[in-house]
Amino acid sequence: MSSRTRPEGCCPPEPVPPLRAIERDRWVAIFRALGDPTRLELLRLLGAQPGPTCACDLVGHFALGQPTISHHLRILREAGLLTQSRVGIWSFYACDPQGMAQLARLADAISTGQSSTALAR
Amino acid sequence: MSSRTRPEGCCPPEPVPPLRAIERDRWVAIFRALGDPTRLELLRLLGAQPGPTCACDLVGHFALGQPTISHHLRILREAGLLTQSRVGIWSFYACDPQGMAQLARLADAISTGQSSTALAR
DNA sequence: ACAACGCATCGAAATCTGTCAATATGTTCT
DNA sequence: AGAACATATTGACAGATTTCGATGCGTTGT
Repeated sequence: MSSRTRPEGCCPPEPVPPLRAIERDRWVAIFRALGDPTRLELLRLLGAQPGPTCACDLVGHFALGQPTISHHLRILREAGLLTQSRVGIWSFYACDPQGMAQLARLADAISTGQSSTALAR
Repeated sequence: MSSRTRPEGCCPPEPVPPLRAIERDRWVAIFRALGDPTRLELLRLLGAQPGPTCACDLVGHFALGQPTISHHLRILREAGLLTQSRVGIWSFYACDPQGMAQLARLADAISTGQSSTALAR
């Protein structure tokens, strides 16, 4: 708050209902997962595939070690953006339609200024 | 790549056109800006306002120091999500409609798996 | 002119993140 | 059973991020 007399037309902000910590953390996890060039590229790559993709093929697309890619895949999965399925030795990853839908709704609510009321789920 | 014989139905991934570094960094900056609880709350708060809001009112909504809020506002502004206008002593912040639109397009392209082709801008 | 004020910047401390090498886990082939 | 393999996990380290107190800068009021 300021103690000076405010400029004309200056009004205190509209109150905003608090966001539950669980929801907030979920949102933050989604955006943080996207806020890394390697993970964004992983999602871009997986989004262009018709089906699940083998982790070994993903590693080849980056100048990073296998454990690092595995680490990024884990973060994307834990954020709900990827699904994982295992077949024998191999691990297959694909975009999670539910997570993708949530991302779209999230971004839409924020961009339209309705993030305070919408998305109560 | 793997040297073993792949499981049946396993095909190499579709190639994806490379993303220019400038674009990629812009995307990452947007998502990283959103990947922090304080900044998400700032954007939620500003999105609910009918007009620009004084920074002094924003500081009061958080249990953080004034320099810290200023820091977060800077990151949001540099990501293109906020606009800043100054009136005398005061600094007013508001959501940037362009940045919001870009966020919506971005999330939509990713969620629909078209992030590799769309958004060439 | 001078003090008071709002905001931004700087420097430092604590914590978090991305990355790798090494190792563990579980599977398949011989 | 044992070797080879794909992936996940662990431990460690450099660099980035978040936060604060202190300070600087520009404006307003006396």
